[in-house]
Amino acid sequence: MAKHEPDLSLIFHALSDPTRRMMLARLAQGPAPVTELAAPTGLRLPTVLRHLAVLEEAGLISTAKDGRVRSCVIIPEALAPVQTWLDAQRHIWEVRLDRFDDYVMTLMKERANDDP
Amino acid sequence: MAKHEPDLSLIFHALSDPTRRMMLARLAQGPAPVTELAAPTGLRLPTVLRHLAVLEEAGLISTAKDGRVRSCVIIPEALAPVQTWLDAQRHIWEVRLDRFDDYVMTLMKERANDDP
DNA sequence: CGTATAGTTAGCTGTATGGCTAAGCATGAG
DNA sequence: CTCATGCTTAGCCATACAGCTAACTATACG
Repeated sequence: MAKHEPDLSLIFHALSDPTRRMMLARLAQGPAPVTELAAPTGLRLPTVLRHLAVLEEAGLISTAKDGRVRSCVIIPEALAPVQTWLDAQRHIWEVRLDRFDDYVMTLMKERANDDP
Repeated sequence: MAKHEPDLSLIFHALSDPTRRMMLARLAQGPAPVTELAAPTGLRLPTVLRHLAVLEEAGLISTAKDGRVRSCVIIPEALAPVQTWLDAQRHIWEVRLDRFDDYVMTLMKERANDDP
C-alpha cells in the first residue's frame, strides 16, 4: 500500500540496467505478465522477478496478481522526478552560461577601458 | 582522447549515487578542483576520486591536470541521451494512450451497435 | 483428482561498488 | 633544498547485484 516516495537514486539505479530498460520499453506499450516480459531477455524467471522487484521499488511499475498470472503495468508519472532533475541541472547550467556571458561582457568593457 | 560513446547504462549508473549527483550539481555551477568537490561530501580523497572516475567514464565530466591541481568540468551535452530516452519513453506511452482512446472508442461503437 | 502452467522462495556464486588506510609522487612556496 | 599541498596508487573490507538451480505453492484445465 505504501506508495514509495520518488527516490532519484532508486529510479536511476533501476534505469541503469539494460534488461530493466527493455522491460520498461515493453511495458510502455501496455501491461504484460511476468513470463511475457521474461521471454525476450533469455533470463530465468527468478532473475526476471528480481528485476521487476527493483522496478517496482523504484515506483516505476506496479504489479498485481490475477489468478496465477501477475500482470505488470508501467507508472509513467514515476519518470517525472528524473525530468525535474534534468530540468534543474539544465537550469543551473544555463545560469552559469549567463554568468559566463556577463564575465565576457565585463572583460570586454575592461578591455575597452584599458585600451580606449 | 577517446570520446566515450554515450552509454545509457553508464550514465544512469553514474547518476544513481547521491554523492555523484551532488558533485554534478556543484560542477554545473562551474569547474572545481578535486579537493573542493571532496569537501562537502565528508568522504576521503580516494573515494571521491573513484566517484569522479565513474562520472568521467560516463562522459558526464572531463578532468584535466594543471600543475598539481586537477580541475573538473561538467559536460552538459552528456545528459542529452537521457533526455532522448525520456522523450522516447514518453512518446511510446502517449501512443499507448492514443491506442487506449481508440480502444474506448471501439468499445463505445460496439456498445452502440449492440444496443441501438 | 491429477497434471500442466505461472510464479515464488531459498540459497549459492562471482563480480562490482563504496568506503577506508597507508604509502607514494609531483609541484609550488619559501 | 625542503616541505607542505594535492593528488595518486595499492590494497583491504563489507555489502549489494545479477545470474543461476532446485524445490515449493497455487491456480487453471481436462
